[in-house]
Amino acid sequence: MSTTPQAAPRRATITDVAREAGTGKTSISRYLNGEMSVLSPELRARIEAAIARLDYQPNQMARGLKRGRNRLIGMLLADLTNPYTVEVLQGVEAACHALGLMPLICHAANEVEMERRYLQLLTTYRVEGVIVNALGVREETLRPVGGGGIPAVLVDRSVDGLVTDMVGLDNRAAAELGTRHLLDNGFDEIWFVVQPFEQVSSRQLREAAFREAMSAQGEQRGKSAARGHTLVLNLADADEVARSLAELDRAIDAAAQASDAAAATGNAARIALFAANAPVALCLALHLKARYGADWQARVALLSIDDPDWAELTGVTTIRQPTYEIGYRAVEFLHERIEGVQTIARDCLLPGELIVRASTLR
Amino acid sequence: MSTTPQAAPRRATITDVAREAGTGKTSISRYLNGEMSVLSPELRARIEAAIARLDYQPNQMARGLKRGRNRLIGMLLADLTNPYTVEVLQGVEAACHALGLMPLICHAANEVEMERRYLQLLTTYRVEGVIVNALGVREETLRPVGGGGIPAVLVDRSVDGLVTDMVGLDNRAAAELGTRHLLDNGFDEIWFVVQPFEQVSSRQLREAAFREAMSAQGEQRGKSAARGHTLVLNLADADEVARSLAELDRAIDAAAQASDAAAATGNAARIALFAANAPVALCLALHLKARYGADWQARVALLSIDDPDWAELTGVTTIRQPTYEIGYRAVEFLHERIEGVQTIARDCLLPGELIVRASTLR
DNA sequence: CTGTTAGCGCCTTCAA
DNA sequence: TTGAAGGCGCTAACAG
Repeated sequence: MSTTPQAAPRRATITDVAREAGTGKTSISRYLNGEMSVLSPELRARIEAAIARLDYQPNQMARGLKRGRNRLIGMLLADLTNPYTVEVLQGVEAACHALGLMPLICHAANEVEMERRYLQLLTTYRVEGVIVNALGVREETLRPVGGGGIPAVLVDRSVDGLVTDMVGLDNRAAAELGTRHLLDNGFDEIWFVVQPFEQVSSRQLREAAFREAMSAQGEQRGKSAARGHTLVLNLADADEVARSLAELDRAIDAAAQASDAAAATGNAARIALFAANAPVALCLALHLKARYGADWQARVALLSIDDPDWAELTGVTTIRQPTYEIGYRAVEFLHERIEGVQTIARDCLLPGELIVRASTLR
Repeated sequence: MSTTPQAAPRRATITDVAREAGTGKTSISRYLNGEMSVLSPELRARIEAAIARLDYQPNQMARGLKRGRNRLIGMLLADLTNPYTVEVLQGVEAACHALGLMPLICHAANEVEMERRYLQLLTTYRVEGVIVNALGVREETLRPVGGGGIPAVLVDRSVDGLVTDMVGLDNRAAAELGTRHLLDNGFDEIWFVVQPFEQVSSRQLREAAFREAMSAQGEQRGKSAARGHTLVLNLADADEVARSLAELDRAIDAAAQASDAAAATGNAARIALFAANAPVALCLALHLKARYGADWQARVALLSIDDPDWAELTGVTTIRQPTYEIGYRAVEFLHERIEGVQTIARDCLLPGELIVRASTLR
């Protein structure tokens, strides 16, 4: 049955409790702050009873105003659409809970302007610190943070000119690990596919490490060196995506022809795609499936940084990031800063884990 | 180069601005609240300048304390692991932004105790309302909310005894839509697979609607009626999952045998799985893939409520929920309540959309 | 051990 | 048009 939800009656305040318990506000405050040693058992009992009777709950805002700290931290997210973000968020949540912090979540939805506005808003709520999964771009936007402003820790990527703690994947090692895996499995042609990376440090590092690993391959391999390419996939622009995918298609077709030709000599060319993160991998997989059918993996191998749930289902090899831990550590770092720790800015690089699946094995 | 991030200097207060502008706090306050008509252009200019010089930002907490409203709302999430939750969250985020609200996100991670604690915590921050994607369970936990407490709106599921607005999928229609689709495509045996549903209204409704649709099938079909089964999959307990899946396996094998036998008569039995939500569907898909290999869809059809990103990739038919809108509407409802709207508790049931893919077609 | 007092940063009468 | 004073709910000296 539906009845009318009613407006909440005014909540009890510390004054109410004091009156109810027949004492002063100070004693109530002491009780709330656990200073039991300075409260007679008798008074204490009265207070307890009064609190229970009034269902009293101290007002965090008022406490915060007085103490100058409200246990609020901001969490600025670039893109909730990315499973990476959600996983990090879980770590953040857990750590906050453990440390008695309360996260204010803001989703910039890939818009720089939003990022700026939210940062300002957070500042207005006097959060004690912020964890920022920045859009990248320039320091400009993040002015209120780090350095002279609120303590901050960056997640996944660093921002030029911003001196703060940062925690994320060891991108160099991860990209190298993936490239090596592909090389070791005899692929002749490897395409590293990544979103525009001028602005985003983690993408830059991954791409650079990929190229280096390709250059360094020579020694290990008996046969001729595998070719490496970098393809930029701008997921924000459907036309650009289409163009990039077309380029990829041509390469795949060419490899297939070469492969057919070489098949006679038992030396078929093999092509692999190395996706810089899950959104890219998903885009690639969807395209390949549309183009080559359910059996697309027989034609192209796919390896991805990030380990979305569909990877296991489709047998795609991945490099899993310790996302939960990244979020957790970020909060720990921030907490230390809030407590006044004064070390130099720290970088915490966590290793990725290669999860080999059918896709990259033959 | 790493230097030491420094502690933030104290932020300017309204008093600082007043002094800097050579006026009283009252005028500053008026300026902040847009009461421009009562400020001489001259004073106004001075204030503007002072604010800029001091980089002043009003303290929301203090304003909140005074006004009795802080524009904060709580968002209680049962399970961030479920893509549904994240999608709803995006709608919530967007609506909050549009309405000038700030969401405090809390993740109960499927633990009732957490749900209780967070609700209490939110109350302590004096949020003006809460949006609850409840774990289900009983009203007990949600006491501080609805009725006499903070305005609340429920998402996805309602809770017995709690009188509040609620917004979610039209479960009955969705389950019926799915069942009909399966029936229309000639499946002889349909298993509805769902997590324990005694406590969760949405699951209950889906299951009930499935059974009803199965009962009501007779008239439409020329051939003998398809059989319907309900299988409970308790994802929280690995052993139970194993048992349930084993039961399913037996059914699938039996159907296969019958199918072989009937093949001669050109009348093979066909079996379909109807997953009540994405987590269930994922569990099923992973299991089937492990058991029957990449080609598992040739043996069993899968239909799922929820449309995770891997559905398109694997060709699984789904019923997509308008998740973003659900989140958005929830905030709108809540906002109305906060503004004092006093109607009876409303239910907003949004329709799901059937997305037919290869899985359920032959 | 306990209560009184003075603010935290802001808004809101009420006078000027 | 402007400002002074009081108070939101709480904490932190400072007395008693």
